[in-house]
Amino acid sequence: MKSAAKAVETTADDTAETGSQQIRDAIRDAIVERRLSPGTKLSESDVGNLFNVSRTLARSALQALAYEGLVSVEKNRGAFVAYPSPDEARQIFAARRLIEPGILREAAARITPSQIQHLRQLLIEEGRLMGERGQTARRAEIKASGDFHLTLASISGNTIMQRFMDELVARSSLVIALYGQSTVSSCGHSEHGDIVDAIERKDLDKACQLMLHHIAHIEADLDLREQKSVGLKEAFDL
Amino acid sequence: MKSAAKAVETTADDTAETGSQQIRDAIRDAIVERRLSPGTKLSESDVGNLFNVSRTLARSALQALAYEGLVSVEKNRGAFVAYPSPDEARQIFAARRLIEPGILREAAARITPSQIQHLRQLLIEEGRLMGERGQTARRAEIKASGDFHLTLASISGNTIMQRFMDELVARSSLVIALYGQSTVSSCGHSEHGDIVDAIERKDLDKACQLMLHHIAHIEADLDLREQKSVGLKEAFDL
DNA sequence: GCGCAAAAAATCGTATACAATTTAGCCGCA
DNA sequence: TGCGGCTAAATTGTATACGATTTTTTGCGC
Repeated sequence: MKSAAKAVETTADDTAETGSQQIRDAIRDAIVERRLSPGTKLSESDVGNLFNVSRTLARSALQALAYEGLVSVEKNRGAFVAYPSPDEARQIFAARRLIEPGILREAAARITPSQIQHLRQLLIEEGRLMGERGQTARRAEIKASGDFHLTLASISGNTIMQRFMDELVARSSLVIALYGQSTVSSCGHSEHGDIVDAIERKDLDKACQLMLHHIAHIEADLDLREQKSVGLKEAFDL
Repeated sequence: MKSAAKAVETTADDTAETGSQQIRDAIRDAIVERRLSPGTKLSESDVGNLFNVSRTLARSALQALAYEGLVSVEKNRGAFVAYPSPDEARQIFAARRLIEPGILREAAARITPSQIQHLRQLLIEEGRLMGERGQTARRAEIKASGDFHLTLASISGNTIMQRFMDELVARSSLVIALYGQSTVSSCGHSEHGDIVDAIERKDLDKACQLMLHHIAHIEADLDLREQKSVGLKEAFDL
């Protein structure tokens, strides 16, 4: 046991819920890396069979993912990879604009040189993936892009905000999968670098400004027009 | 069906998980209103019997609450009402300081006169409860005090931030139960009123400043010293 | 061939049953 | 009396089973 005596242990040291936890993480990774498309049905039986566990655990994992907003469960119908509406997408990015500057300030205040080094390492890896070709590289790039924001959150030292960011970054990935236009899935890679530069110079105002622009750029690449089921005549009448 | 055609319905219209949802809400209310003390054991069987459902549903509810940070489940040991550490408490309030000004700005930008009216109504109710005596009144007051912040979040129109605030307000209640000093459980009631006033005047900077002060006041009432299990010699040597 | 109703299949919601782990009690022994 | 280890009770982790709801398919009349 690491921490010494304490009245009540608030954080479970052992990995709670080893069963559903693993499934949950596996499915979440698949969603974030866009191997699972929005709207895909995730039947409890199928998930259970896939991971060789009972439906109980599969269900538990799916419900947890539903709470994170990554899957939507409809009563008596099943679970589906979330299909965020344009309005939901706007709310996700509004939340990021609201939260990330604050996280950035906290992170910048307590960042260590070795952590800056770590961030730069991430950027190099990200850049390398951008150069490569192929789906696996693309998926790794998507994850790396999100990891930048997540790492910033972890540096801030606030585990709660970290969890909020986890959710927002994951859901952003869904939104980009649905509404993203430019082929380059990730956002401007150089913008990440600029932010790190500003952090290193301790120019917080500039860093925040860059972050807001960065988020705005990602959002600007989306086509959030209501695609009202195209339906009926317009599709053929033209 | 209310909304017309859409490719995939993202928000389930029917109440999903009627079973565990009800239990979850009931327990959460009990925690937020401090009828359940931090550290209290919540056995799956007991919870199930209490609500006349199977252990399956009880477990599901407890896991959901664990995700919200209101209960902590320890592997093979059970679920307990969360007992936030002083550090956790600081993180909760740091998160609120980070988030609430942004929510306030969003809310102020889109607030309608009738919503202002609604806020004032809440304040009146809150004041009335402050005057009353007795535990039930005290509990209602606790809830009303949180409702002010939650209502602000709902006015902001961002359901994601609303959920984040739900969690933060609930966990704040736990922290206050543990570390609060002044008998008056709720924070300065008048401060809520001042914030509404500033919103009505569209003085956003002032409103944000008041909000930050307000949160600081709540936190200032806490005694967050590490009570390192008092243990060992100090307890007896003196 | 088309539309509609009823039955069949599939899937979810909940309960119960069994296995694994932890906790508490008990007895023997120094 | 105090301590160590063993057994039994309690509690959680996981799987299976059954009932309810939804979806699909089948079959019939037109």
